[in-house]
Amino acid sequence: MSLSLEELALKADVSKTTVSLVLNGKSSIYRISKETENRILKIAKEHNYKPNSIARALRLNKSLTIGLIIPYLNRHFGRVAEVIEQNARELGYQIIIAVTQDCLNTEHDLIENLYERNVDGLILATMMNRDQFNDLSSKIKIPIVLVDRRIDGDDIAWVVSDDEQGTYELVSVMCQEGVKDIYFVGGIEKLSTSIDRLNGFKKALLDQGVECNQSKIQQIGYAVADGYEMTKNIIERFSKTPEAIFTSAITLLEGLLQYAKEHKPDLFSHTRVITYDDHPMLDYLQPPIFSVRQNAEEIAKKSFEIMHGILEKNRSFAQELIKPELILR
Amino acid sequence: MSLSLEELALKADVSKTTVSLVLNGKSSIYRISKETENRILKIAKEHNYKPNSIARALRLNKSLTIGLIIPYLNRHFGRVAEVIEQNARELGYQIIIAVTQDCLNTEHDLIENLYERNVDGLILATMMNRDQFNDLSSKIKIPIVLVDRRIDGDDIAWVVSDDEQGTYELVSVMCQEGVKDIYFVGGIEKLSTSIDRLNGFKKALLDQGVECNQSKIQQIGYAVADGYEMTKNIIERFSKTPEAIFTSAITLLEGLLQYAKEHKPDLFSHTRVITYDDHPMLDYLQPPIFSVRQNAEEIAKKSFEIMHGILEKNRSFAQELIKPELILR
DNA sequence: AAATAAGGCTAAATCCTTTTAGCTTTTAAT
DNA sequence: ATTAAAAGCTAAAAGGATTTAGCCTTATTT
Repeated sequence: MSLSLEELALKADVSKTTVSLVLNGKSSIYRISKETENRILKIAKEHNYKPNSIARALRLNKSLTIGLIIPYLNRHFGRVAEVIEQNARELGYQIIIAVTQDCLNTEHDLIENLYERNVDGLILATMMNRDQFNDLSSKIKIPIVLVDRRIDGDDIAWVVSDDEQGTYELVSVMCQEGVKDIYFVGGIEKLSTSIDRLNGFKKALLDQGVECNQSKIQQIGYAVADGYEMTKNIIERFSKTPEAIFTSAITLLEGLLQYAKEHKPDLFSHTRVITYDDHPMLDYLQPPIFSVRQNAEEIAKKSFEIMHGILEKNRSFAQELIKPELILR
Repeated sequence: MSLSLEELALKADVSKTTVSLVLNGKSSIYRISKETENRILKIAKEHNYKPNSIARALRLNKSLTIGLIIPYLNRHFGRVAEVIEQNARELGYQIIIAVTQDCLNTEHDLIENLYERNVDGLILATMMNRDQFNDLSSKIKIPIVLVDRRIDGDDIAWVVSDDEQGTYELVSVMCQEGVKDIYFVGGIEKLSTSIDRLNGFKKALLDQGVECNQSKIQQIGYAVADGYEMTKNIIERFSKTPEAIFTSAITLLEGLLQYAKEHKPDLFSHTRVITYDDHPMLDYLQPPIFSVRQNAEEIAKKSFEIMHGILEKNRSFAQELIKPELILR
């Protein structure tokens, strides 16, 4: 590693205090002469001095490190992570990533782990409910910004896609095309993504005067296998082929496609399929699948922005609903 | 944060040295009595003591942190990162992630940055050539494991997919089906992925007695737009529609699909398309696209294993070629 | 001429752990 | 009754930065 403050001090023939003050831009406050200042700056530059970040973190109790805890590094979260990392880097922060695989216990372990490892803040796609979150907040004294999944609460910072609105708009389009018999293939019931998407779904039906039957709503989970299962249920339980199916995540669409390929190759000739989440490959599928594209970049940008505001600008929490985009093919 | 060693020592009525020794399992070496040991362990447990990782890192000059530098957090690298993180976590390491966007300068900056931030090792999907890598190695005194892209050299640790073999097998299958006129849509020319895939391509043609014309080989880059461009060139430059096109990455396939959709909707009726990299959505495309699936999990596992071996087991570098899987649809 | 102010810098404490060298007391050996 | 060995523990240094309180010298004021 590079030189230490002490070694620089030796070369500049001053104390390490002086070197530190100069390098931290406090020369004038501490009346270090211009001459001494320049000498130190020159020597520091010559030796490409970089303060030891660990020693700094210990002294300042600030590691310039943010923990990012997400369920998977899939397309969506991968993009979110990528953009958070870029934004963070520009402001001198590092991102430590950890994946929960949508397991609540793992999530708890990871939070504790990262907290103990002295991250300055946590950006979190959580599975916790409000009580669990409050419990956590009381133990953990660093800022937390929820991403992608929100928890209601006046003092909780979050950035999520406007799931309700996105779903509302997409489902409305279907209804306006005359569809009256539409199924909801949902994810993990208690998550805000599920709740909001389902609300958007119901609201669209209501506003379009389409009856909403509870039996047409299923929520097992967000895995591909769950999508397969729910599609199977829909196809096998009901004698009538559905007019439309809404999958509330791209993984669930994958499950649907898999089921269709294996057991119902003619699904698309009777049934319209629409989905939350977009994917470029959808452009090349027949027939066209309408989708809602989440703005991962904006979600990422805002969530780090809020974190940074809290950490360095004394801002308090904030909440952001990011507008998704309808993709009609 | 939790208690410090000193506070524990106070409660246990011993010195912090004793507490540290006990908690680090050195009681017997330093003849701490069973009684004292148990008392300390009990108190530590009651207060859920966790050593301050920053102080530890400073003292031991070991941060238990690995830097992972990759071009993007796309499907492939996302999965690699995810599995590396899980493996690392089990052994007490954290992963700091950074993305280069396939920019060499960014890569250099990131390496320097992470090095200064005291990571214990670097796992790197590099754009460097051998000279650049050697330069780097001489400056940086932590282990480096290359992932996904290798650099030849007897003392360089890497884990990559067997790009040559995978391509060879896939292209051979095409030839065995009678295809004689096949185009290579390649990526960044100097990367090992490109070199190895192109070698596999050429070798397959040679072994199958198919003429390999240099004009059928293009290498612009790995972006979707590059795939679009190369497809355009192939379609527009040659009067005869190609019998087959091999895209050497999924992004390039996307570019091809996009071009076809916009300008050549009947492409698939004349032309077979095969690709390096697999994607589940390919199962649902018509016609079937054969592919080579990289074993991201194994790549990830091995690369961390090698890193860990170097860091903790005094092992030296190692090189691993991971077998990919042919997916014939 | 004495008191005060300004200029220029630094010693030492602090953050928390780990580890080396060694101190004190008790027990065993000669 | 010495000496040597064993048992049980600890003071202090080290790792590298930041920051507080303050020292010494020179210049200015009264």
